[in-house]
Amino acid sequence: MLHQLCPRVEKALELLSKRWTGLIIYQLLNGPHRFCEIESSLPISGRLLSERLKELEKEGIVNREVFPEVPVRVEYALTEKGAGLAPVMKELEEWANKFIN
Amino acid sequence: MLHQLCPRVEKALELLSKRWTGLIIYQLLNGPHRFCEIESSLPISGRLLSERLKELEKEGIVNREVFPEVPVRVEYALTEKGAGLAPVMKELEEWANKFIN
DNA sequence: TAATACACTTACTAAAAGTAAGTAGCATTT
DNA sequence: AAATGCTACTTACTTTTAGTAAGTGTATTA
Repeated sequence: MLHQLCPRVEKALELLSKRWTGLIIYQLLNGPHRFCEIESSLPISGRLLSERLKELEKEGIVNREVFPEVPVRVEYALTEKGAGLAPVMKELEEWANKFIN
Repeated sequence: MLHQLCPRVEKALELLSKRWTGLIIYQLLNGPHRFCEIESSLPISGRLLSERLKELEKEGIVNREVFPEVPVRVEYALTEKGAGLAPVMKELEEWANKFIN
């Protein structure tokens, strides 16, 4: 590694370049969602969704809230850090509309 | 899959969520680079870099140009479509500077 | 009593990534 | 003439990650 790109951008891209992460965040930009809602909106398995949400929670991007109802309800919402990705997604949408298809 | 998110954004995130893809594009935003330059600027193996560059070429994001010098020189540059990702990366940089570390 | 709902886990298989060595073409060095 | 080096890859193999399917616990409803 001769020279280094911006380490913060590297870290950011490392986060977003895990499969499903971007789409989960994209979905949560529309407001909090429960586990089964995310699961059914994406072709992701429960196993991996659980894993990804834990990672995002650990990174401070997603907040997990448990409602002790029956059956239990668990909601996932973006933190301030997570919501900060909105402009990135907005630009990505614009790019996609211009260049995809 | 109950409802669907924007298919173009899904496609865009599918591209960017392959490991190294984002960083390769981020690097090429600084101008064309040859194979060994990208290889030494990222902790990526030649095997995978070769694979990623082929994918990006196929998606019309990167252009490959061979200079028949000795030893041969191969340069990779962003196409218009690839360069269109600049605003996305700019926003990502801003997010990273604000929220990473 | 059996079935259903939700949010996971666990066990297993398939695909992707990582590592290391090899190839090809040509030029310079020994 | 043979060996070495440069560049841009491939190939073979191992490890890690993702995908699939079935199971768990709790409580309600049929």
